[in-house]
Amino acid sequence: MPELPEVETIRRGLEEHARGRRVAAVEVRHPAVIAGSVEKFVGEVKGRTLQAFERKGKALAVTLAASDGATPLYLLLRLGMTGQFVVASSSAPLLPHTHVRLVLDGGREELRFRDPRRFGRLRCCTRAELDSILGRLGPDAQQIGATQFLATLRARRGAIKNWLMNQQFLAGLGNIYADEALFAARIHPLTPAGQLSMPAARRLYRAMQGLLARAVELQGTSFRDYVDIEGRAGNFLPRLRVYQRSGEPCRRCGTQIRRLLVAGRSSHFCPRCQPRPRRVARMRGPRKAAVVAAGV
DNA sequence: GCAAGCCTGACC
DNA sequence: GGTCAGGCTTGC
Repeated sequence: MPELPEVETIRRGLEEHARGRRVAAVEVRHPAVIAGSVEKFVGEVKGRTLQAFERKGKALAVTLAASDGATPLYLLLRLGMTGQFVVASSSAPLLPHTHVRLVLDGGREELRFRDPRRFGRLRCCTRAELDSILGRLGPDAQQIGATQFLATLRARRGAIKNWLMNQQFLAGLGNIYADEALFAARIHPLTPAGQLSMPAARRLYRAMQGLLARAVELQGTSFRDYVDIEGRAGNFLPRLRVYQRSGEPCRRCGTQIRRLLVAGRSSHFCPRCQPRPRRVARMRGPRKAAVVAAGV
């Protein structure tokens, strides 16, 4: 699942392989992955030059320069759950679920968007539209300062796990890195965000920063589908401590990792290293998280 | 049936 | 306005 480290790896790969190259042709093989009109998308992207690559959270925006010096447009990429963006030889066979091809100048290479689940989206937009979309995201998880992190955390009621994954507050973490950050900080996923002690909140901030930096260095986690721009898997998988390890021993204390449902999303944690907070937030009605599986 | 990002909409 | 359930999607 592409989260911040994976998207950053793709951004760097695009800088290396696609910067300054012109889009000679666009083929949309599955219209559902294009936000808005496909005809408009093709017309706007074709002929423009891939100039700059910026990232906020899991969103990747490519500046599309016009050859006549007209105002640039922006290609916004969201990879969803299983999205892949790779550079390929145009003669290489198309893998199934290849939904969009951007043929690069010369026609020998192309960028391909693949996405079996089709949760990902490509959108061509103006700077104003891009700013509006990125503006709905909270600060990037690698950019946010400790002060802002601590301040926004304090005002929240819900579980810290939800807060970490809510892109409105903090952009970039998905299930993998949220679980891993909580483990590294020794915080139970159901701890109400606003009830974290100051030392715990600081631990979480530091754990998150260290985790993201290391994961970017190792080119991300390939749990299932993720590959970088050259089709290579990331190297962070062996560093995972809790994600999808329920039933296996905690690498720190040997206790079995457990799985909880928090707002419908699975959360993996070590019950010993991440003890339940003493004061649990009052949860109304059916909002209680249920232990769905201990072990296996 | 479960996985998960993201959007919509309902609820309080 | 904050919070969360539901739905989309398909390979395992």
